[in-house]
Amino acid sequence: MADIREKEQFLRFLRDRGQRVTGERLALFDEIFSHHDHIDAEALLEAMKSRGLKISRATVYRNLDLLVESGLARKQRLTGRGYLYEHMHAGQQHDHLVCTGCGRVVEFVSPGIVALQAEICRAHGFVPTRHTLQIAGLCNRCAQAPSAERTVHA
Amino acid sequence: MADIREKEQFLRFLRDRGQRVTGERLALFDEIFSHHDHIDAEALLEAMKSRGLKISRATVYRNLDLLVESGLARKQRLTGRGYLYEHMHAGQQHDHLVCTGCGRVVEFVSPGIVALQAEICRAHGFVPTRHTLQIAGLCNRCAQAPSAERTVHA
DNA sequence: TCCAGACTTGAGACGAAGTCTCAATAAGAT
DNA sequence: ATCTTATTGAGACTTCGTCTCAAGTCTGGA
Repeated sequence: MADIREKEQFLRFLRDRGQRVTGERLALFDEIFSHHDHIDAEALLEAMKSRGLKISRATVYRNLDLLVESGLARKQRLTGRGYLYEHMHAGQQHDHLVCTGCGRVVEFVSPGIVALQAEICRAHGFVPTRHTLQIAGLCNRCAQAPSAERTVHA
Repeated sequence: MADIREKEQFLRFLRDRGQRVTGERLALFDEIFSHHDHIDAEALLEAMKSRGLKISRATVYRNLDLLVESGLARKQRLTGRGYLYEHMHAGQQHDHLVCTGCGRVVEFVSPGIVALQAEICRAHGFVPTRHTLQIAGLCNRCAQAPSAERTVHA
């Protein structure tokens, strides 16, 4: 569930940009904050419709981008196709291990990597706005099983 | 240009898997090794056709994947849509800074990050096969210019 | 060298994911 | 309550890539 802080941040974001607080936006906000894993736009749409909400696909896509711009959601390509979204936990920068065997996504936090990234940006005069770090491979379970490796793209 | 070593590696890869050495595969190999930046499949196809080679789109896509499997090329989503390919320089693991202002892609190498990634994998019992690290932001040129930020997705 | 058979290719149909258009609707300001 | 303008919905459309299958071409063996 979303913290009241996060909802306020979203409302402030909208007002600051002169954008409207619509029912669809709030509903989408609630929806993405009720999922604690990575989810794609289609599934989000489906989830909302199946609980009786009326919202269109275009609106879901449009407003997911808005959530990303507000800093409350992250949009990444973790699996072969399409984007996955996740809501952001205040200030916590994490990255992903993606198992190409079973599709499992594991999050990890590495302050060391964060620091090195900052250093690299400094060295290149680069002002970072977001980053993506994914390590694809086999999780402990799949590494043992002689299963066929399912290809997952960057 | 491809080192003779790399071509041999490719031929060996094909033979080891009982796959054939076709003219199309060799031509695509030469093509991608003649480009020293990130390039997408469509552009590669175009480049080959414009120099008189006969090759189909399906073949380009199929064999690019083959090159990736052989370890001679890398396939990543650096910009908004589609995959970009780059041939691999023997054993050199690099990552990317992507400017959301001008689209420029800068490569960097960080042994420190490589080491931390290995450590994280070890901690999770994860066997890595590939990874992607992209830092999106503004390059030194764009950070100063008050240009509109062009959105680039993960 | 020639053959047989399996692997590849080419052309275009097909599919997935996301974007765009534009009329209808609904926030927000007054 | 009204007006202005942002937003929505439905579906057409685009892009990027994959699939199908007949035709073509490698390769190992005779």
